[in-house]
Amino acid sequence: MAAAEEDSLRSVSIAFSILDCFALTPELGPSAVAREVGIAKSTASRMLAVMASRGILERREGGRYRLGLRLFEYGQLALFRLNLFEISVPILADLRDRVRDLVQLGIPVGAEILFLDRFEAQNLDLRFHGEAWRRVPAHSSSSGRAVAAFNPAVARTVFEAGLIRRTRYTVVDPRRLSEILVQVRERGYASTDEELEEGISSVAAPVLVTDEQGVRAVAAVSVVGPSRRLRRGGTGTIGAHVQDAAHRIGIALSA
Amino acid sequence: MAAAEEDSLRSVSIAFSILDCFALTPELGPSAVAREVGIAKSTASRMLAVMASRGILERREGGRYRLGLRLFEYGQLALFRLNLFEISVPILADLRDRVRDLVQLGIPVGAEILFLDRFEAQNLDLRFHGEAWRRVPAHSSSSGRAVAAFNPAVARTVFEAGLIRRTRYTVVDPRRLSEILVQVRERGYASTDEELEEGISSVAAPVLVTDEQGVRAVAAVSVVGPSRRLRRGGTGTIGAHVQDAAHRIGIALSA
DNA sequence: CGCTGCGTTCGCCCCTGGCGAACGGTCGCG
DNA sequence: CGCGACCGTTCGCCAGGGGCGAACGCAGCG
Repeated sequence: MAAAEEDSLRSVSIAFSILDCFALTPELGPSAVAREVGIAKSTASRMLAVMASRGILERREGGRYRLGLRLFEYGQLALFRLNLFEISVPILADLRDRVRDLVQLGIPVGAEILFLDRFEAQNLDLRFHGEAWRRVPAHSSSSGRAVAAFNPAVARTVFEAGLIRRTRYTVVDPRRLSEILVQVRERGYASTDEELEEGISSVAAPVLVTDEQGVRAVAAVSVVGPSRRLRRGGTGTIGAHVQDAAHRIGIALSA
Repeated sequence: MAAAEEDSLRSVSIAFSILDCFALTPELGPSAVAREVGIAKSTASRMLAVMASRGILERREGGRYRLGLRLFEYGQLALFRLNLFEISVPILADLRDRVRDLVQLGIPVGAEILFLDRFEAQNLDLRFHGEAWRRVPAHSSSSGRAVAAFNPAVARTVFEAGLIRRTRYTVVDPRRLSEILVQVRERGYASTDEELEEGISSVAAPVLVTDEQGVRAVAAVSVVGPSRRLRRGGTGTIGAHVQDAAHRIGIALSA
């Protein structure tokens, strides 16, 4: 993972490499960072101090650091500036009209999926409205699988968090989940069948983006509905629609 | 706004100052950045290129740049690592039990408030469930006002976006909103009365954080309910509860 | 009690990173 | 049309900043 770095603007590259370290470990001190990035301990110490003074990192007891609030704010700003909502709203509304079920846009937050937006069809069961989750475990949701299959960092977090059982259908065996993720990569979309809640199924596709770091999923589009109806409609057809919507959002994001 | 910068680790400080530039303007080129930060145009050009190569920024047509997806991902990571949910869930659940109404946690995204989590009381009207907003205009929501009152950058965005009318009670006069924000700062909490939807009122308090940059709001806790019930309960009492919850989250965030 | 690890501090010396100038392109106005 | 103003990019230079290593003080542990 390390090495092969363009080292123009050395210190700037180092700074962001340091940020990347915190993707894997919540809290780090200068020594660990120095080891990880391949710089002198003293340099790491200085770097961390500067970044902490800007709120990018947060200094904790004992000279260790963690990601700071400023980063969280930058994220909100980026979310806004990338026009994620403006881009996705018409696409998701269109998808909802096609599948006539609940459509959601979710992003990974740790080992959970946080739903940012939701589009409800007219003919939905009322019981859905009552049980309106904001966050769900990634391993037992189609959105989570869609993202994890195309984002190693997320997958790692999911496996590390552990696969807790939600229903008797929930996949809790890591090996089994790995196989599922392989299938997801092959098919291009993910699904769950009563794994989060009995009687409820879902289909999701990853929103993929491409940049210098490669291709990875940053979000997912999902369709949720009663297992009976989703099965009747055929997850294949829905899968295609969901995939199309997610793909279009990905394209627009990078435009 | 500029100047008075600690200039140890010059280039790193510059890099993050550049990021700050994009808080105000969506898209910038080297010249503009150089002017803003006070560096040479060539330096800005190089910096932007490096940051773009890391996905922090995104290069657009014509050598201009905007915030990149990587920043969005860092934000998600920070959200996770700051334990915002773990911290807020018990506090919000407690608040819900006190006020026995809908409790929400929201963050600013541009001129809108995005609700991250929601806690519903048992005795809620069913109509609420149907109309479950994810995002609302900041100017006509109590959460938006709570954040804007304690975060100049957000306030700026809100005023620039324009105050669109939602109901006949919506405050659409910028001057009037300014006065309201002053009141919010004085009282410590914000409220709206049928401004987003007729018959619905809300009370919100800012989640404040303190660091080297000063004090500012990064989120808001709000209580929403039928205007009748909220008025009966007295917004003052609810305000105190909401303020307390928001305060506790803020404290825990910086712990 | 030593040993190992941590985080911090200091001084040095080299190299990188910031600067200014020059270049090519584009736009808009006279 | 052509000039000028502005843009983004590139180049070479030179100095001072920054990364390094060593030394320090401190915990934790065997």
